[in-house]
Amino acid sequence: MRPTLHSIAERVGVSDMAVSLALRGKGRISPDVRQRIIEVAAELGYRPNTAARAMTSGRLGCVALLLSTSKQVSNLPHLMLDGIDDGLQSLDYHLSVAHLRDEQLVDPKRFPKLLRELLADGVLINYHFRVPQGLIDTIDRQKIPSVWINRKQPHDAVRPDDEAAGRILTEHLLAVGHRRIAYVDLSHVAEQPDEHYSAADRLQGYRSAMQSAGLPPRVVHRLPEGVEASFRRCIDLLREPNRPTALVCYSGSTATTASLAAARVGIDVPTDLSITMIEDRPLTVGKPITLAALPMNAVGRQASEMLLEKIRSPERRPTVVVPPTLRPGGTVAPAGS
Amino acid sequence: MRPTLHSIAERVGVSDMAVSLALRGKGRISPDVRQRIIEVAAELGYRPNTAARAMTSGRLGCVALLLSTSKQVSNLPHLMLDGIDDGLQSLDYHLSVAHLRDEQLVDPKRFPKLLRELLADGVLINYHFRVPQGLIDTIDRQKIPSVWINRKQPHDAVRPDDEAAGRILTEHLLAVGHRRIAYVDLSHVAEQPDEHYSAADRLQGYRSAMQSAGLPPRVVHRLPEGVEASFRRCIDLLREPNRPTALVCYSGSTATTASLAAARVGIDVPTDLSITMIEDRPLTVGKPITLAALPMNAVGRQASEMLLEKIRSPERRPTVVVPPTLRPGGTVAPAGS
DNA sequence: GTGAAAGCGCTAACAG
DNA sequence: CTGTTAGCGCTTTCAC
Repeated sequence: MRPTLHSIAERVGVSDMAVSLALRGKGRISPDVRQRIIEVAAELGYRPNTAARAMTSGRLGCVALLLSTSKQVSNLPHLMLDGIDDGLQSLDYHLSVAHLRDEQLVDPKRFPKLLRELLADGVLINYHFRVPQGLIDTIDRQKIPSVWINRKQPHDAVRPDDEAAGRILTEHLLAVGHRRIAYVDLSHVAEQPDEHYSAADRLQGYRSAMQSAGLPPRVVHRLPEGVEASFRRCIDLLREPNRPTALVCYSGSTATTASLAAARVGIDVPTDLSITMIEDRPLTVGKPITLAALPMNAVGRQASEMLLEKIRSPERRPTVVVPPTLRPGGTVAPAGS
Repeated sequence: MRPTLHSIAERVGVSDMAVSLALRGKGRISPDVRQRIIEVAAELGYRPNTAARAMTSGRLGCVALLLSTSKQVSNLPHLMLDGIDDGLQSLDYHLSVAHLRDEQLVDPKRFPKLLRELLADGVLINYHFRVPQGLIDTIDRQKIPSVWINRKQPHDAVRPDDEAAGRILTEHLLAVGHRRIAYVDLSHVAEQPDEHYSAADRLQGYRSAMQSAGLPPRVVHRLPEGVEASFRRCIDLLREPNRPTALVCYSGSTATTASLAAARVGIDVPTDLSITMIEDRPLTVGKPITLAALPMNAVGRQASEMLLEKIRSPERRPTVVVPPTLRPGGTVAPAGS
């Protein structure tokens, strides 16, 4: 049998109450008795029963993170998990995670336990897009405090500033003298209706920086024909007589493909071509790629902090947009060097 | 106030017990009463209180997943999370996740809640290597049922078969006529003492396949000087007069670098060079890379199933090693084609 | 300072 | 089939 408050109390010869208070550092317990209680607790390997505690306090001390099974729809950066955990630790909350299949959200009986039972005080939702209506309805109906991550809405969300990410890379390239800067996104087909907002926002950041500099934008998207066609498209771009001298890439995978295309065409990075990307962490393809780092750790932390506040007082909070950081790597050189 | 069993009972005009039984589908409740109870429960948005249920049943219905904050030490593939979740759903368990900093494991007071309090019936531990002694001691002392993921030990662990992964790729290349096959690992420095076992195992799989074919192995590791030096090393390899015609790469990032090196040297993939890699999911660099897919989904599922068994009867279980799958991509061609 | 009593929401074990 | 009783481990309230 696991030790309980009572087993400690018996052993020390005090009431259960005294033990409860001593272990929580509350009440006025004489220092020596408290010391003794703590010793015995350690000796017995006592761990407070979260369930019992939750029952009396009415607070479960748990926050749930909802993800889609589709990595496309909700990917889970390590950094973000870290940030969430950090935010929760301040109030001694812990995190439960559930992966939902869309089909599960149609029938309440097949809901995941997190939604079917009372087991979290609040929910973090990391669905970026194609959010199933069933999920939204359920969250609304249950009136669980919730915060959305990576979703563009005015209230109760935390997301990185994707537009700023596109902008600062473009401005960085402009600052070192580049003029023919292209934007490349090999993850999305142009104008695809239900793409993630980041596709539009990063591009918009690039566009606005180019416009401010009075330069014409040049944009390459993934072709509907597929990845290999897109790769060839990329090679063609770099073979043009007036080819760009610098690229802003939507993501690490695009930057990787672009690097490969440059190598294939015989163009040296960064001497003949500068490459930059938007990502949440550094990536090295031959050289470490210069990036606008999406602050996913901060996004996670702020989301969990916002949620903890909402659990205390559930009114709406304005959405928080966290700025990215420019992290120079080895893939940018001044123009014409 | 949230609805409880009692609120439903009042509304329907039966006892709390009847409601409890009806909702759990136990006991003998007349069909119409049960129907009515279910209706009212839905109407009120009733959700059973997990904490209360845990208290009476003595089963928390929760499994914890422990990770290091260092991605190096414990990375969390999406696929694995999915697999774990699937395994747990069969018994209606849910998953809590905690990221631990090594420093946290020195002082019991700074332990994460998952270890300090009683809140999971068992633990999955995804520390691959450099496992802090404090963690091992704590798990032992608390006698929590536990299963290790990705760790090489005879008992109570689940891991992919890394050796087989190296072997099947080599055999695949041999089968299409390659003879000069090199093994490239740009993630690890040769002979680094505390590297993950997968580094040694994948290499060993390659070696044994080469040996069986009576061919000399050729191995390239990351240089201690850094990534860029390693990249140049890779280029040198491909410029040798008797350069390999095929590569087995330790991971996706190594395969990416190798592809880049090939492009730089002007070697076409797969016509002049076949590239294969070991990864948990497909990766496209120009072309989809042929891979030995590590079955992380199955690893997660089996680990959670083993843990659920151990929760029921806690004796040791022999470690499960899950075989990888060969997934042909577009980066392998017959030798001399 | 300490102890006794009540109750959180639920379930198991009875007796009706 | 239903209702009553008791108790899970803990915390809060209120006397001592």
